[in-house]
Amino acid sequence: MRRDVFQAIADPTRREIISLIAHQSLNVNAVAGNFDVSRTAIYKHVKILTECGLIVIKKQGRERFYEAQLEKLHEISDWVEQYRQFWNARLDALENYLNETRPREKKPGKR
Amino acid sequence: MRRDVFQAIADPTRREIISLIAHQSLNVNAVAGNFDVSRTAIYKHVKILTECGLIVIKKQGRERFYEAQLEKLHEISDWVEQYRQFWNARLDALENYLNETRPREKKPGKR
DNA sequence: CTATTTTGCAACCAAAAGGTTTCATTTTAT
DNA sequence: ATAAAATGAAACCTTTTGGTTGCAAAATAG
Repeated sequence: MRRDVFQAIADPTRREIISLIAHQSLNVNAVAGNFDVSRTAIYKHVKILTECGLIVIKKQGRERFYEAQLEKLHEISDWVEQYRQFWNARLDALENYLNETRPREKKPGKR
Repeated sequence: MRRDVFQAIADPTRREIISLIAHQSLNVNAVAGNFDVSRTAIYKHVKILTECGLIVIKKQGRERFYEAQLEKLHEISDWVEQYRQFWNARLDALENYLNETRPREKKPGKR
């Protein structure tokens, strides 16, 4: 089964889980309390998140605390950033176009 | 059907399509030539990419050229960046730990 | 005009995804 | 020693995903 970070964060529930445990470690029931799906459904989402390294599980007695470990997000960041020049280029082109078609508005000063 | 950028870039084929047309506009057949799936399969991937705004289609005679429009990637960037502090914090903690446990290596200077 | 290209899309299919209920196991609390 | 709590995972179900073949329509080439 495909288990990469891109696929892991594609699901909105998993993104919410990340946002929950980023601030404090929680166990399954605590996480599940924030959603209207079953504990098992959350358990499976968390399994996917651990399998791709975004979460680690800390055992404490009969409880398992989920702890965010978000370094792997750099894969996403790196991928997106390689394209930043492309979308900036488009925005620059738009800006130039506007400057050329309305050349007499020299500055955004008071009207 | 869910049609957000997160889901769009989750598929590796779609990420490859983006990387292909980021550099030059191509039509379906040209794109499909780079993969071992059918033209229709690519057509459907591109449909998803246009539906979420990452690609625009320029009509030219009987051909349709796919053009990358990657501004929407900022949604991904924004989401990831909000967590950068978390993973940096962890890396900093690791660094501090190493510095504390090996305090006599004052500087990385010549040995 | 007719043949060829290029595209759009319906119909269909297998596998993956996301969810549920159910039950066993491990720990803790009384 | 029991009851309760927390978790792991199997079995099952429905919808979505990613892919296919086949065919019709639009535009171009000869």
